[in-house]
Amino acid sequence: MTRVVTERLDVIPLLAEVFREHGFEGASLAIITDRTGLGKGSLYHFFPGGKEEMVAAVLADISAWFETNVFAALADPSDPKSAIVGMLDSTDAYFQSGSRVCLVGALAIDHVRDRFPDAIKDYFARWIDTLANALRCLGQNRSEARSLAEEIVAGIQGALVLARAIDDPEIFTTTIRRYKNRIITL
Amino acid sequence: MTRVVTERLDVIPLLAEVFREHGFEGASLAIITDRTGLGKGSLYHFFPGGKEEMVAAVLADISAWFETNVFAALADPSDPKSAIVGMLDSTDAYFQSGSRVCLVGALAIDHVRDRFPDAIKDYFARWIDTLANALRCLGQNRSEARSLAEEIVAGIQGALVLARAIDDPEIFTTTIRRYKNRIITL
DNA sequence: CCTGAATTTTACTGATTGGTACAGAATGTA
DNA sequence: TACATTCTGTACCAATCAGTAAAATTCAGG
Repeated sequence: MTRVVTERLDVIPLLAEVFREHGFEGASLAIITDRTGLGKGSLYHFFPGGKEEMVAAVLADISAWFETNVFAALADPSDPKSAIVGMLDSTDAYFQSGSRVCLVGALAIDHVRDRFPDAIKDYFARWIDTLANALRCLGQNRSEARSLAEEIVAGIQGALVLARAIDDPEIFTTTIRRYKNRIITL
Repeated sequence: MTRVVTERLDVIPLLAEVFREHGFEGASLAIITDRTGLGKGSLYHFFPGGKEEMVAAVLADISAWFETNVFAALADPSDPKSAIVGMLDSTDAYFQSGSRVCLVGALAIDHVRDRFPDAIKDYFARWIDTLANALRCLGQNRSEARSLAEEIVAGIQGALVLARAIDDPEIFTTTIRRYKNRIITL
C-alpha cells in the first residue's frame, strides 16, 4: 500500500495549529517538536528553511484550502447567492464557529507580516475579489460590490477577534448569520 | 519646576508602541531598553514584575484613555448621535486612520491573552456596552442596540486587521465613514 | 556638607533560542 | 544481499532570552 501523501504534508496541519496557538515568535522549536512528534533533525530535513519555511508551507496549505472550498464557488457565476451563503457556511465551519484563530489575520497584525507580505495580501485580496465578483453577479455595481465584500471580510476577521477577546464564540456565529440574512434579502 | 508625572508614566506610551510593533513575545528586553532608553535595572525598578507588569500598565493606560476620550461621551445620554459620531472620530484618530495596531485586539488573539483576560474583556465589553447604551437612547431596543454595537466594534477591529493585511489604511477610513453614515441616517 | 533614598549602570546568571553537524537507523530498490 | 536514499536522534553551537544583584551615581531635604 502506497502512501498517498508524504510525511511533510501530514505535518503541516499540526504546524498550522501550533502557529495559530502561539504565533510565529511564540512557537518555539521545542513546542513544535513536542506537538509534531518530529525531532529537530526531521523538521529541518523537511523544512530546511526553518520556521520561516514552515509558516510559508502552512500559508500555502491554507491558501489552497480556501481556493478549493471557498473561493471556487464564489468565482463561478452560476448561482452567486447560494455560493456566498456556502462561503459563509464554510467559513463558520473552518473557524469552528469562532473558537479558532485566523492564522493569516494573526500574522497580518504581527510584525512578522513583513516576512510573508504576498501570502497575506493574496489571501485577503482573493477573498475580497471573488466575493465582490459574486456580488456583482447579484446586480451590484463595481464599487458597491467591492465595498460590501470588504465589509464582510473585515467583519469576519473582527468577529474572530471580538469572540476571542470576550471569550464568547456566539458573537462569531451571530455575525455569520447577519451576513447570511443580508445576502438572502439582497 | 516640579515634574508633573513620574518617569514611570512617561515610559508607558513608549512601551505601548513597542508592544504594538512586536507583540508580547516579540518585544524583548533588548528592544525595550533600546526604545525607552532605560536599562534593565531601571526597567525592573519601575516594573518589578517584568514584561507582564509593563503590559498591565500599558493596558491600564489605554483603558483610561478610552474611558475619558471615547466611552464617557457614549455613556452620557444627552446627545447620543453626536456622541457616537465623536466616538468614531476619536477612534479614527487613535488608530491613525488604520495604520496603528490595536494592542488589545492583538493581545486577544495571541495566546498570552490568558494572562490579561480581564483587561482585554473589560476593554471590549465597556466599548460595546456604552455604544449599545447610546444606540438605545436613539430608540433601538435592547437586542437591536447590542447587536449593532457588536457589529461596529467588531467591524473596527476587522478593518484594522484588513487594512494592515493588504497594506491599505484606506479600508479603515472607509469603514469608519460607513458606520458614521449609518448612525446619521438612523 | 551629610544622609538616605531613588535611580541607573554594569556585570552576571542559568535557561532557552534557532540552527548545524553528523552518525546511524530505516527504507526502498536492484 | 548490497547499495543508495531518506529520515531521525543526539550532541552541540553561538546568540539571545528574562531576570538578578549590587556597585555607582544622582538627587532632594535637612
